[in-house]
Amino acid sequence: MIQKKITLKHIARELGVSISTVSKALKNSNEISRDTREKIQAFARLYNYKPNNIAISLKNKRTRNIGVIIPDIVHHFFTTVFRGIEKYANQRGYNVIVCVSDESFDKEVINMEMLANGSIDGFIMALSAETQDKNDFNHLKQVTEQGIPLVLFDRVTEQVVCDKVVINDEEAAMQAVDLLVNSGKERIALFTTETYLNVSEKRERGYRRALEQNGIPYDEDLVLRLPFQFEEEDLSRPFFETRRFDAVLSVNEVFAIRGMRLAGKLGLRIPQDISFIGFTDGILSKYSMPTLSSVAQHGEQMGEVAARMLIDKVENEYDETDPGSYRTEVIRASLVQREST
Amino acid sequence: MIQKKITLKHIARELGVSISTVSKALKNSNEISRDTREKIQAFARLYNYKPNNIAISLKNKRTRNIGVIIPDIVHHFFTTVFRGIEKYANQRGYNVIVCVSDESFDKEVINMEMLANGSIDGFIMALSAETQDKNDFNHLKQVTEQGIPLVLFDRVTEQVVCDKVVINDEEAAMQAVDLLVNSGKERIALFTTETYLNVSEKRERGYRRALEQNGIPYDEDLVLRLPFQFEEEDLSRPFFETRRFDAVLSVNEVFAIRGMRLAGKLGLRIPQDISFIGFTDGILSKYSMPTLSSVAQHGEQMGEVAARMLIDKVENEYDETDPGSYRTEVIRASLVQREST
DNA sequence: TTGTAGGCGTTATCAG
DNA sequence: CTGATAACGCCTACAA
Repeated sequence: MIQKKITLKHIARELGVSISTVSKALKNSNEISRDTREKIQAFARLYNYKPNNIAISLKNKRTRNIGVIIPDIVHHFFTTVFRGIEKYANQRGYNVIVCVSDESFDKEVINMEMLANGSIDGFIMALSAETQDKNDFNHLKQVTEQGIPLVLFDRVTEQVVCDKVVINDEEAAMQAVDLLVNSGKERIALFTTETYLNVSEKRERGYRRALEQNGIPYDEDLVLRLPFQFEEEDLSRPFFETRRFDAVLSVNEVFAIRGMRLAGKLGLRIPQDISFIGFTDGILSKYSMPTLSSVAQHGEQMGEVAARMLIDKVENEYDETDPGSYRTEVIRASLVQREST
Repeated sequence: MIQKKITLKHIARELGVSISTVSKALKNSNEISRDTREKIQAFARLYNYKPNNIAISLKNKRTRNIGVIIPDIVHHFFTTVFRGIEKYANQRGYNVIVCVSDESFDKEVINMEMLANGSIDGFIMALSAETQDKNDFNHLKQVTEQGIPLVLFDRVTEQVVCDKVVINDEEAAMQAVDLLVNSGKERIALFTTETYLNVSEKRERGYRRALEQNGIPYDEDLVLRLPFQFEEEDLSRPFFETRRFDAVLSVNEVFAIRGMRLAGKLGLRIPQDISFIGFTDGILSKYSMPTLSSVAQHGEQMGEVAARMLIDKVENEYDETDPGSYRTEVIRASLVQREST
């Protein structure tokens, strides 16, 4: 027994009234007599009438959809942010369309274009690695020029004028280094990404500033730059074998975990011989052996803030051309101490 | 300089032709003279005309959107499946709208209803724990009765007639137990979920069958049922202290990892004194110390298959009332051996 | 070769 | 109180 969706027109025909009468009756307009209203409402309930979202979107030029574009979905931090976005958006009656850029510039562009043609009311996104590398943000500018609100989070750029949500990466890195120094460490290595990411850069800057403030000379030899996905530990092994260091600050979680594994194999005790602090307080930090001290980025909060900023823009008038309309919210990271320090 | 979206109407007005002429010209219809065609196309390119998705959706009664409803997004397995869905769907020109049920029946219902009103062409979903517990699937039935295609994956139910994608959980559990037995283990514990999940049940069944086949008596005392999110290890500690066992099969990854931690603290050597196998070959399995042998569920493949089944249904006619129209695809799990066995 | 008209489902305005 | 009409943006069968 297939029961296809029913429309205003069907109801009107069945009840021998006009479409507009049905429409008003269902909105409980008191333009319509109590009698017909009740009759129509009863009928609608019976046949489980629900207005068609697409038609309403077309009429209102508002979809109540938010487009989210992230570099990767199998990624603890991004999904955490996503959860924040989704929860908040749902509360305000919005749905979320996700596209994954896969760290690729082209996919980012394609996805944005697909969604920008009416499918969504605004974008929330984190830039792909390739986009940051190329330093090409025309697709973002096009979107904002069309009057579509955009909120960047985490992986942001100064070259696009829009709302942004970031964490205080630099300070957080400084705190982490301070902690290591205070626990008596003197030769602190940095594990960072090979490709340019604004967050890596900010964390590195914090690392250097903290060293300086603590009177420790910066040593390029103690910085290890790794590719995103490396399968073999061989890449970092030479580093361990040729450098002398007693602590590691890592700009992400995985590099730190791999480092700890290798340190373990090399017979180093954590944290006595070497301690570790990672960024992104994800699952691995909690469950690793030993557990990893980590800079919590409060992704869910970040997502919530981003969604709030976006929906506020979507629902309210603002002067798109005035830079004063846009803000950058800074989420304060916090250091979670665990066994690795 | 704000450049709002342009429509057929604008082009028509500017060029002094009719809307349908523009429409045809942009489709390169040779109903239209080469001259006007080129003029119109040039103009459209100049102003970056892109057809409005919403209008097309309304016209075609097809949105090219897929609704995905999953219990949780910060969850390695689900995101892996999601990645498979998203990749495949994108290839075929579909976008993905995600809603998270948060393991709640009500949210699942609300989300489905929101999306079912025209926003999507079909659903892919994994049932929330609460839904499986309540055993109430009316919202799913309603959707299928409206002729909206539905594909269930992983967390499925026999009570809804639709396409499904599952893994051979029972066999996989048996293989895992066999492996443990073959490596000389004799007292094999099972860590499973407290709440009912079809997958947990299937894995438990496999566990029992394998024991039987290996001539090992089933011992209810060796089954530990844990709540979903438990923060304290205290919950499993008594189990470790009062039971004697030399291996653990866990229906998920986290329970296994926590078990390994505790075993480590209690001075047990892994795998000599006690070995572990988990389900869901996620990040934790790869990065834990020791690494965890695990049943890989091939989530990405699962997502791809689900998306293929769904889109095929969306794009092709089929007899909704004929049970023969629906299939259940079984993905074969595989056992990844690591250090914990 | 171009244009008109009707429709997708809804809402808002205006007439009756 | 009720209904006709136009509009959102697009497409297409059918005139002209």
